Amino acid sequence: MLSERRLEVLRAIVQDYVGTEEPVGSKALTERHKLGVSPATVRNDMAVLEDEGFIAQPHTSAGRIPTDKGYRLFVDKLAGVKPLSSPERRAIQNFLDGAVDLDDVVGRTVRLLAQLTRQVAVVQYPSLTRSTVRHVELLSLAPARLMLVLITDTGRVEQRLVDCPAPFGETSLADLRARLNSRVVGRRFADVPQLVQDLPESFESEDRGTVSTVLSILLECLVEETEERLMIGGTSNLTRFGHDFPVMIRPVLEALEEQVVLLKLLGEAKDSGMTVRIGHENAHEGLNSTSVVAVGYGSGDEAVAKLGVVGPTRMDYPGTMGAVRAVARYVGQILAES
Amino acid sequence: MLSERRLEVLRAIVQDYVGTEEPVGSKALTERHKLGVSPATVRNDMAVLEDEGFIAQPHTSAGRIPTDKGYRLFVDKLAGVKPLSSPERRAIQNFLDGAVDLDDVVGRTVRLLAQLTRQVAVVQYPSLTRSTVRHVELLSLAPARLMLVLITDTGRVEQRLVDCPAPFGETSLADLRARLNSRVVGRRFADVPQLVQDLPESFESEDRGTVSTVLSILLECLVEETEERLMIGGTSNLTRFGHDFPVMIRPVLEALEEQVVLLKLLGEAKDSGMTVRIGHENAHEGLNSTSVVAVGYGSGDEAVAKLGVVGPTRMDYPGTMGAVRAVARYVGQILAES
DNA sequence: CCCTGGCACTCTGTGCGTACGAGTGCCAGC
DNA sequence: GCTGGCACTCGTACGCACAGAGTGCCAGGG
Repeated sequence: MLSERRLEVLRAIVQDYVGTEEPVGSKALTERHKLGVSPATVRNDMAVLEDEGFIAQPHTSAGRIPTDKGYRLFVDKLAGVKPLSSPERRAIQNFLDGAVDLDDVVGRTVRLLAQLTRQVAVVQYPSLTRSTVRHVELLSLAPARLMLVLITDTGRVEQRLVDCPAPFGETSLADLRARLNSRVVGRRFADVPQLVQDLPESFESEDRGTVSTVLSILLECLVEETEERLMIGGTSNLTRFGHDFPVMIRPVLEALEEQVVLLKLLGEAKDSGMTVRIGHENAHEGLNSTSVVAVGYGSGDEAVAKLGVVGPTRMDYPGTMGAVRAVARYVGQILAES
Repeated sequence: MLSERRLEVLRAIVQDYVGTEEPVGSKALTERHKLGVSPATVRNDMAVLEDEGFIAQPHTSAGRIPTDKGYRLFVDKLAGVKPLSSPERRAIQNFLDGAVDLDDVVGRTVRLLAQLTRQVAVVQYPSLTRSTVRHVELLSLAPARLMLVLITDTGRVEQRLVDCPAPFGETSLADLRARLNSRVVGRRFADVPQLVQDLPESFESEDRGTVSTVLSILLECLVEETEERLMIGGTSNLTRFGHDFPVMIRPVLEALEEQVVLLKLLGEAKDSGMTVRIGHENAHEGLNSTSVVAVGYGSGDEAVAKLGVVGPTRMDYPGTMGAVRAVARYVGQILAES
């Protein structure tokens, strides 16, 4: 176990390094923090911290920089979550309140997060797996062509064209629309398949083919939309990465382009509470020198999706965590209102 | 007017510089191209080209690199559009054919363009100004709450919640839905306002408020959706920019995040034919060291939107133009089919 | 037992002078 | 109008020395 003062030294190192972006030495530490001991003592403490793997030297006779393990300890034990100032809170609220639809909410959230944290922001669209059906609409475009529109309780709309095997009358259409809705409205996506399973049987034989087609497309639509989408922003903040960024930035940009990678990244985060993954804790190789701060958000107490930021391991954890948490909270409110 | 050989020298310089990314000297030129003259002669030609502003030296006694004006001449007079190989064509077709809806088409197009050109791809969603209404749907969610769904002929769907000033019966709803559709289906967005102008008058006075509300939200929706959206991809290709990229990449990333800037950029492109804007020809300052290759695409002969790529001025123009043109053509086909 | 001051050692970054090489510009000759 | 030759310019690479920052270790004191 590390003594109180050694932890204090680690905290000071992290804070200074995050601020200056340069390895921090014993002398500078004692000057900038009231540790109450001499540089020599700090040197001894640093030696111990290095043995334990919390800090490292880029090369002999340079200052120390925190390792991933050091940041981990810092986040877990040494740093709180820095709450936002009230002007900041007001700004968030004002900015988000202007949103007109779901796309807009997500878009604004991304920009907001990117601006507040000065890092790359990632916001997942509210998940449809936990969503329910608000309405299913069927429109006749041509005698044997329908349009299927699915509306979810999170305000998302999906549509598909349906080519019918046989012409489908307006009466049958109204009938199908009514029965379909009476069965699935308010239900969860996952429950829909069994709820509509026997629907074709109750139709005239000539319409059964079409009904089946419509249902299969509806189910396909549900499955496909369960694949979650997300929006990212603030990539220009990657240029803040540091001096050696040409080599760092490439894999990060590549990872950010792969929605799959990002979804997995957010998926790895805990469902409740804030998750911080530091450096090599991230499964994806290209993100080994970044940290991800993620948190779930939702309209009720249940998280329907996640959002977060990606930045250099050398980031202001308390501030970032504060911003992420606050934004998630407000977005939840906005979603609940609409 | 420049002699034939001088133009040939310029072409050789551009080609070599694009390939090697290094200033090219007279000796290297004669070795790599069959110009049929000695380095000394080339030097004289280069001096002329420099006087005319087509090439420049980064510093005395270095090779020459093309200026924006040089690239312009190259694109206008010296380079054709390099057609894609047939495997490439097949790959494009296969890749785009798998698309399921409009979002998917645009998404695939962006990825395709980015991959083919190894540059940043920008694809504008089909514009709604020239679009027509395919269907308007009204759904009753609660006694005084409706959902308005607008479907366009390009397959786009927009929805809005409507809070009614007074409860609105199912009969009135069906009535409004029918009348609305009979008036606007198949019409262009721009024509809709006058077509529905007198609609409230034909309703009972108790319903007029609601009808007006619905109409105003519909119009608002039309206007808002006329603001065009776009998708970008391949930002990791920015890392190919060159050695001095830390300073270059920042403003480009920033510009790419501003949809407004990009829309203006594409908007500046000619409506028909391919547009190439080189370096300082771009109005936006951050893009002064990039070139933009853009072209319109559409389901018919009329362009409904534009797509293109953004890359360093030092890019392979013939190849890039070929890829952009081919992709635009195929996307047009796909849109026409659906 | 822990802290402190001192000291030797090890790096890195920087400035400087030199040598080298690539490339140009110009000129005289064909 | 093209060519070969030659002097000149610069930017880059290299070697070297030096200052500065930082460490590790040790002996002494509370």
